[in-house]
Amino acid sequence: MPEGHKTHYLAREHNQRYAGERLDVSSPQGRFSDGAGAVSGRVLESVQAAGKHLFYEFEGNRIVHVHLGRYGSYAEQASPPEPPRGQVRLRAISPTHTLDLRGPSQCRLIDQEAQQSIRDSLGPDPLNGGKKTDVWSAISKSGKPIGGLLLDQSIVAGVGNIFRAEALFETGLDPHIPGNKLTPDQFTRLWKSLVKMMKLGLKHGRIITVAAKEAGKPLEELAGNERFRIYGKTDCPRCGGNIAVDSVASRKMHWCPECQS
DNA sequence: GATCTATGTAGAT
DNA sequence: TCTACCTAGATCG
Repeated sequence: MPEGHKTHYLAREHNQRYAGERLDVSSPQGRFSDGAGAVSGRVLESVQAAGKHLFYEFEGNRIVHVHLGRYGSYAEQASPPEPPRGQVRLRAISPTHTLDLRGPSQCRLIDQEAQQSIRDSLGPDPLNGGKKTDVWSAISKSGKPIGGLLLDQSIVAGVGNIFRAEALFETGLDPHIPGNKLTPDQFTRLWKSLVKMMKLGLKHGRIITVAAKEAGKPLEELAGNERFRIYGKTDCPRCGGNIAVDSVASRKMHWCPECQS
């Protein structure tokens, strides 16, 4: 259930706990048995995030490519681990920690060349030093709605359905405006909003777009959609009007017709 | 406990 | 544009 902040957060954590270790890798569920066998007993050199993709680079040009998709998630425990419960696609055991991966849409063995082609398919990643001007050059040429362009990973990597709704709301932009109708100033504000939200998401390990002042309680205690201003809501926090839910780029887009025009 | 829904993408049609 | 993938949290009873 991750957008780009989560992959970067996971890469940082997994680097800290597993990089430099010789890992015992298996696929209790069986769907990644061949790949697990190919990297088990090898040293994990580093973990890298690019957009919503994760790359676990093992010695010998063997890379495990993970995309969590809509359902994928990790669980960790101290080593030695309990027997696997449920459908564990990949289990990696270090002397101190054990990592279980469930439900990813992608978990496969690739090489450097394949990793590069995935990276080449992605637009700039705001959490990886992606440049505003590179994203603007794509958006300002497109007649598609900005709400759709923000989800296009080849235009900007790591943005998902929540970030797009929250950033467009904060910036007061109608999601249906074509990219080539945005002014440079509007895009600058949108970009700043996105970068701020994604960095905050990386810091917390989850998306939080309400300010502490608005939340009325510590950010750590926010549950469900209390963390958001517009996503999954019914009433606009700014004007109190009804929030609309349209399909933009075939995903549900929450927005306020009053405040976003 | 049953049911609903979802922060994503690939591939088919 | 539609469907499959396939997990977990929220909600309802």
